[in-house]
Amino acid sequence: MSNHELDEMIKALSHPVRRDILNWLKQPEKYFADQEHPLSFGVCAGKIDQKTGLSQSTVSNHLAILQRAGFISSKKVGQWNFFSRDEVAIQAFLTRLQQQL
Amino acid sequence: MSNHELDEMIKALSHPVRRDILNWLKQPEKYFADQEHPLSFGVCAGKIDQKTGLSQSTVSNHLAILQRAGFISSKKVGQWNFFSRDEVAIQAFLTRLQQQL
DNA sequence: ACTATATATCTTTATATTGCGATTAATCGA
DNA sequence: TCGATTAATCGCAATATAAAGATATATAGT
Repeated sequence: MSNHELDEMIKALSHPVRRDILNWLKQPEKYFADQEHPLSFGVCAGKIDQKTGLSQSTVSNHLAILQRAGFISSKKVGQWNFFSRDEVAIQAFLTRLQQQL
Repeated sequence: MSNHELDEMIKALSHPVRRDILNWLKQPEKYFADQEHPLSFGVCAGKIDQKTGLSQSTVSNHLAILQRAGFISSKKVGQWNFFSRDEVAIQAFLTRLQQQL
């Protein structure tokens, strides 16, 4: 993980809503039990919009930032886009931060 | 550590210069070998100014942000102000992040 | 082909952050 | 006391980030 990538990861975490999203995605069955599609796809963008209470475009941007940082990945199914955590990347980040800091 | 404190810590880390400073303070004898005062006091603000290449006021602000976040503490001796890492706080942060994330 | 739905992208506005020079306050040495 | 040194604070300009509405694109159903 390059310095620049580390920077993007930390910046991605430096907004409370993005940390909330990462947390919700940790337990989709707890936070998105009402989703009609299987949670195995991930969590649908619209569901996350609802949960935050922010506008669709704002949340779409937050998701893009988390994805660019590598914390989440997306899977497009039909007209929907499903997001889920990348646990490997998250662990790698924590390990790197421990060395770095 | 409250949510707000965690937020301040992550924000404090979200600037490369501040991460640099934390790193330099990890090995003062390596990065500030030329300091006239004993390194046991910590590292003198002016030395950090020099190392960053930024203005005195800018670095003073970065140091204040790191200190408010709890990552460093300062000790005033005469007209100088010496900074050093708070290893306990840093470890607490890493632990908290591991749970949180 | 048309309409509805989902979501990314664009544009604009508001706010926060960064950086610098100038000032201020504290301490020191002569 | 006076001038020099250190470092925090203030005021301002530049830049970055966040939020929303509007638009564009893709897919789905009729």
